[in-house]
Amino acid sequence: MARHLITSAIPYINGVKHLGNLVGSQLPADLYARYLRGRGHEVLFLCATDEHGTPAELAAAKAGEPVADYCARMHGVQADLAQGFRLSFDHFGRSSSDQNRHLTQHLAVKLHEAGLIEERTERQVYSVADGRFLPDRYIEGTCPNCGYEKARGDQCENCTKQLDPTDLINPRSAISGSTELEVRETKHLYLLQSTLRDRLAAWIDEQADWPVLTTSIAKKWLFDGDGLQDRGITRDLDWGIPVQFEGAPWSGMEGKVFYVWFDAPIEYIACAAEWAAAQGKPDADWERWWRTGRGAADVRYTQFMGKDNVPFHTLSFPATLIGSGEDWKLVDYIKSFNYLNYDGGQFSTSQGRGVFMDDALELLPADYWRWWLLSRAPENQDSEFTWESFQGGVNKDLADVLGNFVSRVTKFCRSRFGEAVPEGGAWGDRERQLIADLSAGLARYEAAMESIAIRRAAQELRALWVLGNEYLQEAAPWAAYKEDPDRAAAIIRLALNLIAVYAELSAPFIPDAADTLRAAMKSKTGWPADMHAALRALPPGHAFTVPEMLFRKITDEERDAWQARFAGGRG
RNA sequence: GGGCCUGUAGCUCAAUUGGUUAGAGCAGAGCGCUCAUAACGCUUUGGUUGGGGGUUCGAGUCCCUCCGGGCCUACCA
Repeated sequence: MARHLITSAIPYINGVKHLGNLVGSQLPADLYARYLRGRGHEVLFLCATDEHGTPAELAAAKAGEPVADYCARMHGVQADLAQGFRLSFDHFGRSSSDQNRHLTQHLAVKLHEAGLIEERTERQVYSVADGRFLPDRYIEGTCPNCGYEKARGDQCENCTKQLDPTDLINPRSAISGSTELEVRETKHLYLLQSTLRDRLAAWIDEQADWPVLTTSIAKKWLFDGDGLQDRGITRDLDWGIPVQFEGAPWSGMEGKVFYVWFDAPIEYIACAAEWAAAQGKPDADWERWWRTGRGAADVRYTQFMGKDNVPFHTLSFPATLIGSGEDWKLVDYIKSFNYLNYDGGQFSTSQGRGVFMDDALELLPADYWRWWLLSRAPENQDSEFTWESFQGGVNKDLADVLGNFVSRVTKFCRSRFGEAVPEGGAWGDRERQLIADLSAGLARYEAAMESIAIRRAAQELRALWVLGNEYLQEAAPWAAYKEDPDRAAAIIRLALNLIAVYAELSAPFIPDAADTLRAAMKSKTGWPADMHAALRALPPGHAFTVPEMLFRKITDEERDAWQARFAGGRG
């Protein structure tokens, strides 16, 4: 038994996330957490909402709410959806928590003490009408390169040229449209990441087993051009963690907050503290997950995220932890994902294109989505959601292969022997062969899960389901029953037990269906470490019930209607 | 512009890191079964591995080049 700390990239607060966001971090993290728990490991699985930054302020303003209220409300919305998808977080925290404020300020002080913080004065665009400094991308204007009129201050989306806000012709605020812009001086704290470059590079080099996607992005940032750049870790915003606080080793930072990418990863730690507080546990209980000197030395820490998050998790956050000089646990494995596209294009929050988490649950239960998304997780390249593929995957894998297996076995038993595991008969060669095949398949499934090869794991799980159908076809209990009811009883006894085994094995992917099966079979057998024993767990006479249809099929009419509904123009 | 990834059967993806005849699932075709959600099982069609060149006893895999797709490029998060 090992100890596993698992974090999912924390979703940003400004709205309901789409299926691409879900499959890129929270869902695979949940799969892994559930698997490890199923294997008896001690797991702490954390996620939170990322609540600071300009977009949160703007979204709140648009909603006509104070930003704190908006965030609290949206946290509730996201927490409900997480629950709806059966994301089994031990705690779903908030980056705006007291714990994160304390910890973020603490780490900033430690970095300062280590000589890794520098104050720099820079010039930023200030919008008088908006009463705020504007991030580059919130300034719009005409591109000096191609004449595109809605170029952003950081880059022109039309000609892809990188820009400086002052390059724009007729610049205006993207928030209010105001052209009353001035360049003002402002002071910010910089994290001197560049001085940690060699240590970070050495640390990345140790990670031989990380996905190429992860290490290649890290190395690009480490070595490209002038190498790793220092990073501004404060911003001129109202909403966030105050930079000026009691005991702060700098001055004149009133009205500024830490940059959200500085405080968001720290929330991984703070979330553990929130978890402990919520459970009424002492600090030592969360510190044993995060402080190597206080028990975390034997923890294996795995992070899940989309590829856009990789630089912050491979470089910025480790720089914060290493630079602090304290004994913080560093990540052991980063599982990063490509993007899920939607039906020939990208998911688009602004255009309402694609399926969002709330939409999805309105259409079908979580398991349907979990299975399709995980079995096609964009591990090696961007992948695509199409309604046809979704319908095909759900109907074939869940309804036909697994659901129908459960149905045919339980209904056959009910009609011939009643709703209890039948007695009589014995296993023969075919049963021994099945057990050998199941054991071999289980080993492959476990290996895939251990290495977080999600598509492969789904494939292997499905293959285990198929073995049940193959066996039933060959053993043909309906034929055996006519001449040798005991033989049929032995077959069905095994098949009923196999359903209980499937419940355990499938639980990480489809937890609700697994619970339905456990309830129907009245089983709580746990992970089938020994297949031979597991298939005898439900003894003759053990009562069960025939479950309701485990998975229904998606009709062509539904598929077409949904495809039309989510093509764009949400709401 | 620079960097990275990628192109394999109609579709979605594999291929133990250079090693027999490139494999699965879906879709298609045929057969079987009748317990079951018209489900299941068996068999089967289908590939000049994007094009071209090279290295090698041997290339889907390595190199060059061309063509196509995608991502990142540090002030959105």
